[in-house]
Amino acid sequence: MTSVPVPPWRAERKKAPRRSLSREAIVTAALHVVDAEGLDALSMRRVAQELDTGAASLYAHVANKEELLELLLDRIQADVTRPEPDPERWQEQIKELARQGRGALVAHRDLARAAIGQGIPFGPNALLNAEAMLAILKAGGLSDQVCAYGVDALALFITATAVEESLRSQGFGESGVTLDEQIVRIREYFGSLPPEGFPHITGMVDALMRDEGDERFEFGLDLLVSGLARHAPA
Amino acid sequence: MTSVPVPPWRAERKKAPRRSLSREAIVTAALHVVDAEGLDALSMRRVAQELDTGAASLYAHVANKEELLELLLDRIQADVTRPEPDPERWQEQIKELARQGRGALVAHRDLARAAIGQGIPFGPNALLNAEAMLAILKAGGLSDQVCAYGVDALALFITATAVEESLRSQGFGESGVTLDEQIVRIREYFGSLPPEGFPHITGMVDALMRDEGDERFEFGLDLLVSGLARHAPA
DNA sequence: CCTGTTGGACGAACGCCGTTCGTGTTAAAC
DNA sequence: GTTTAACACGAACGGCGTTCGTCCAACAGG
Repeated sequence: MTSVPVPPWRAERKKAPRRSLSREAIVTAALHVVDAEGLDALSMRRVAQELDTGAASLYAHVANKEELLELLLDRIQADVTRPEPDPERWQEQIKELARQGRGALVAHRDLARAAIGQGIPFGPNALLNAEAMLAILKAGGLSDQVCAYGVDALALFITATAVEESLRSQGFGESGVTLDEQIVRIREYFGSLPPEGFPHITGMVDALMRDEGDERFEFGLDLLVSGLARHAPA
Repeated sequence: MTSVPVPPWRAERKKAPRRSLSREAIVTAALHVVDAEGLDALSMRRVAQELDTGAASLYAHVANKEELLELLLDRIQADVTRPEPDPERWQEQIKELARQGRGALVAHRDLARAAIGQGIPFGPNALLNAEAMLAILKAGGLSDQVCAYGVDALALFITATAVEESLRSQGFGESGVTLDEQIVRIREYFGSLPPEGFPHITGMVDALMRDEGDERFEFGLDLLVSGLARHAPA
């Protein structure tokens, strides 16, 4: 039986066995898409394309797009480092954790938008972070109820400011307009409002539009943390 | 020329001239859809159906769906009543305005979800409400910058808690499961976590899941307002 | 009264989307 | 070597936002 070459049009019909698909790989691919093209570009077809396959193949590993988003959000929570609670420094530790949580979100374009409207996050990393925050608040001497409401308010604030930031740094979704142009435009609009009807808005344009690094976030964060501190025993 | 009745199959080919379409009517119809079926059911086709027409007809009055959502959000802001600033009561007035803003959102199912990720609202009612908030804060003696960051933080908090509330009261988007069942389920899940890994979550289940009216919202609101008060002159 | 113009109404279609179904393929179990 | 169960995946379904071309009602000018 001499070996006969197979007809070329039959050989190599599949280049690879493609046995590589997995939850992890899918989430990683989805994160690549979000980082490269933004949340709106994240579709099942687009993720599948990233993996050289079809959209249907994803459903063997992921229930639906919503679950994929949950996995995505939990994945990025993995890179916050949780400090050992130090009762003396609980306020600064809370702030540091909040900064990291926000940083993890804004590091991935407008992914934060997916975090809103997703209910309580139950992923393993989300739970670890929540536990860490509760531990720090508790170390600060706060009551259970204040701790509970506190993490809730902080989580809300972190997510909301992350969304705001991603909108701010992405030209407000409009195309063909740079961020600076858009800001100038808004300033002009605010300035052009009738001063008799909007004395404060027109009078505070500079303060309203001010955007110096993380000042906005830090201001709100301090509001919350120092408010929580007032609930701590003297 | 005696008047001859037109053949019945020719008469009334169109029941009405349908000259009724307008921006106002479209926004009203859209609000009906959201109130009746939720934000996910709000499509251009669905709104058009509500007006006995086709989706294409809407585009003569509304640029696109995004603009329709903006109009919708501004419409519901119309029913907050803005108090005359009273420097003696500025904290309570801010809280009252915040409660109304949140109330307007949660009164329309999960419409709040559309408010996130929409940038700064520029509608007339939104501007009036922002102006009113600035006026009250200013009457409280706060600096321009504190006023500006303050309204921002308050607006973020109002929207975020409204979204949270709408999720909470709508069974977390899952179908066929009542709200109470879902809450019980979450409590069980939290309770079943390994206590050595999650001592605080497992120890605070009751505090974490507590849902007594607007306690959560009022707690966070007081955090923010009393934090702002610390920036006021003594 | 006729005619020309114009702006809104609207059916059909385009290119997306999330998801499902049926079939093909392959690697492990027997 | 054969069976079996899990995975891969093309095709299709119903729905979406939006655009295009056509149609028609109402008005303007003669």
